[in-house]
Amino acid sequence: MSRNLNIPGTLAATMTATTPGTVGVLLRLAKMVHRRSTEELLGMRLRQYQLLYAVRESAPMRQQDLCERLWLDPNNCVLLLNEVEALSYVERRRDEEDRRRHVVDITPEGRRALERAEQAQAGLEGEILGALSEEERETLYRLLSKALEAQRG
Amino acid sequence: MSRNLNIPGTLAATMTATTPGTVGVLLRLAKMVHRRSTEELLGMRLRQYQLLYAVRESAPMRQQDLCERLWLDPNNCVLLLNEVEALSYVERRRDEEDRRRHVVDITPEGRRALERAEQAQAGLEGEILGALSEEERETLYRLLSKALEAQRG
DNA sequence: TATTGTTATACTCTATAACTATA
DNA sequence: TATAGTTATAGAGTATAACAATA
Repeated sequence: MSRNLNIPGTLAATMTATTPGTVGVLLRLAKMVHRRSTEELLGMRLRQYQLLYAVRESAPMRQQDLCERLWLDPNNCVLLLNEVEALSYVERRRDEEDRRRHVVDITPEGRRALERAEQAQAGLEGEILGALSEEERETLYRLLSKALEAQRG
Repeated sequence: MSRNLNIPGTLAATMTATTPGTVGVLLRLAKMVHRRSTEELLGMRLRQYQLLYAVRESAPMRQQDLCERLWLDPNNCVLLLNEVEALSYVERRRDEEDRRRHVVDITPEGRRALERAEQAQAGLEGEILGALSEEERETLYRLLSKALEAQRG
């Protein structure tokens, strides 16, 4: 019975607590993405890419909001920002309305590097999801997003 | 244009290289699972649970095969096995046919601990995927598995 | 000589707490 | 005093290389 917990599509899947299998497969795929998202491929570290991606989406933005968006502790966020700023991909400046705060913005150089990294990441995604049709990929994106959105509350 | 790369369902999604968005969402969900799969919840570390799960599936099995299945380097596999063996959840013994090899097996105590961890993990999965219907969860499992299977070659 | 497992070591990522400056 | 950011430090996870036992 406990064995069936791992096999969706069986009677066990009708129980309240669904199978741990979906999360298991999710973690394995994530591990593969991490392994293959090398600095050589992206032109920067995966974490730097993720930060840069988030910054561009809302730049200029407060450092605090950036940290929250990335689920990073403030200290980790600082360390990561130091790296990306050293690469001249982002700039930090004081918020003149509240000088305790920092405002983060992406630089033109950062945008160029991000676009290159995006192309590489898209290529990797094409390999990772290569077995799925376009329709299946959109379904996957929709389901993952739906699950993620529900967690934000 | 590069912005659209992140939005499936738009024209960009029809390009050869699909959006990096799906992988991005996948990584965020995985991060959440890691954060919430605490030792307090599972009764053991997540990595130990994953190892134990794999061992039960094929026990008794060769240590080498176990490492490969978990995508662990031999050294990391040894360290992790040391932990789980110290908990008396698995046992290692020499393979009498080839005394260089070790054979790993799960103990009755290991099975009990694993079953408890599975219940907890199933509960967590229910929370993580709470926004999805039963049918959607099965679809998600099928798509993730399909992508994963294709990577094995 | 090649293979299995182990040990030593270092590097990345993450988490906790204390500190600085501004409010 | 409370908050935003920073620094210091330690822990967990991972990777590379060297080593021991066995084939």
